[in-house]
Amino acid sequence: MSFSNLGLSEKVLAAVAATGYTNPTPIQEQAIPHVLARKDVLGIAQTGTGKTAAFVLPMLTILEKGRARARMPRTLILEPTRELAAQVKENFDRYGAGQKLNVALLIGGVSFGDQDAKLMRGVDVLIATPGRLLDHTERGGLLLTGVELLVIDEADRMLDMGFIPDIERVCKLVPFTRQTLFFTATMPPEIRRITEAFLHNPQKIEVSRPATTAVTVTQAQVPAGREAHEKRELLRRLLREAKDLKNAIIFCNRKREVAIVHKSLQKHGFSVGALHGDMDQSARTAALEQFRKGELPLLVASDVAARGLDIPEVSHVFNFDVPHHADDYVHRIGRTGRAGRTGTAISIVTPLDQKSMVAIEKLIGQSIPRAEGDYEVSAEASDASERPREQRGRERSRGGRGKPQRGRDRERSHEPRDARGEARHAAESRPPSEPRQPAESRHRSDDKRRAEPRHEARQQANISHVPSIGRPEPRRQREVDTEPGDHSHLPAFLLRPVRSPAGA
DNA sequence: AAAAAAC
Repeated sequence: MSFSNLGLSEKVLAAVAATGYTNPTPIQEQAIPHVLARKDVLGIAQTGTGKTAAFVLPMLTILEKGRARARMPRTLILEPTRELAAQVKENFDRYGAGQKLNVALLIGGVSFGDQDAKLMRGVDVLIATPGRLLDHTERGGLLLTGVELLVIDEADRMLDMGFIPDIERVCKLVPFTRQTLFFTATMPPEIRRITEAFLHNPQKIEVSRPATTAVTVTQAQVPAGREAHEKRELLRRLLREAKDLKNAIIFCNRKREVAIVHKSLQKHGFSVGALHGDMDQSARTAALEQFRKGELPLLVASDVAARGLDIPEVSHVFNFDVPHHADDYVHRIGRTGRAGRTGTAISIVTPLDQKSMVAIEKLIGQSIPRAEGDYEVSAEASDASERPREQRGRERSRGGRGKPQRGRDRERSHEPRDARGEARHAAESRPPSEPRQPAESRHRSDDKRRAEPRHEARQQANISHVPSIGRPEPRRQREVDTEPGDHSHLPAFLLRPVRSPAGA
């Protein structure tokens, strides 16, 4: 099967040929003729299956006829994250280079005015995340009554993120007679319900939906103590000892942890970027771009990077934290071993993660080999003086027990620190001159908005800088990672450049 | 246990 007999226009075929692709993937082969026949499509497919081109290519063919009117886009594509939206835009730019097509990206975190001006000039393709899209429609700068074709991408993920009410609102604003293309990786009942509401007599296309991981990915789990500093130490060791490591994504469960691990690795001389949803958009874009280009070999990320992002040739995925949901594991390690290449996925597993690992192994239908004791970093072995003050105090009060606690006992004693102790700790590390604020107001946007302008200049110069995610980092950090100056043990390409002249 | 998304 080749692209030429799917009904695509000459221009589009030329653009595809120019990129070097010759054969459509199964979802492209099945979906493209239906889209061109103006049928509704229900595509059950994950990213990495060529799903994006399955709608981009026929849309380009359809859009060759006709012209956009001011404030009335002809087609609309909804995406769950800003990065995915930007990625779809890149596809239009690539394959639509030969057409004079107006493509607009409506995502948060960037100038509203520029977007509005673009809408005014008329757009053929509007690619949006739900929040900013509705913002524009509410302000009257955008009319969806001219939308001929609507794409809802990653619907199950939108469901997870609570976007379905927004999607329903958008669907009420587009004409009933539109064509709808709906993509989802899974079919939970709520998604089934909305497909019945949104789609008319859809062509159902299902391509192999592996709840499994690619066979080309070597997986391992490495035991670790439960303390974060132990995990960071282990991570550094894993990075140094990894075989054939070209580049890697290091996943953490929390944005806070992403910032901490990023900072720690930087301090230890690693060339590393960060990506999570509380960073401002320019820093997000820059980090991803640098990682894609290979300028940064390491990226510490939240699950914002787990799904859908097209990052070719990631040699390693590290789970600094084991994900709490097994399907997130599948998505994360799906970042490596793509297109038949080999990859390695290593998970750092604490005693508390055992349950999650069992669920993961059950989902993927295979057991993940445990790396042997070489990797073990025991709690006893690490110098007590490296540990947080608070923690030492707790141990003493328990009668000097050196070993990590387990089970319920541990969880209970952990709780107060996460919930309140950390906020108190943060307040302690703040200079006495600075006014104390109630924890609530310190927590999010207030602080962030004030802090961002100050950071701007730094972000221009050093895009791997991660802005504060809302409150100052606990002092604990500075105590735990020792000997940050000595980087002689690192492979050169993992080293952070000392300071390269701009443009060189 | 979290992350994501609007100002």
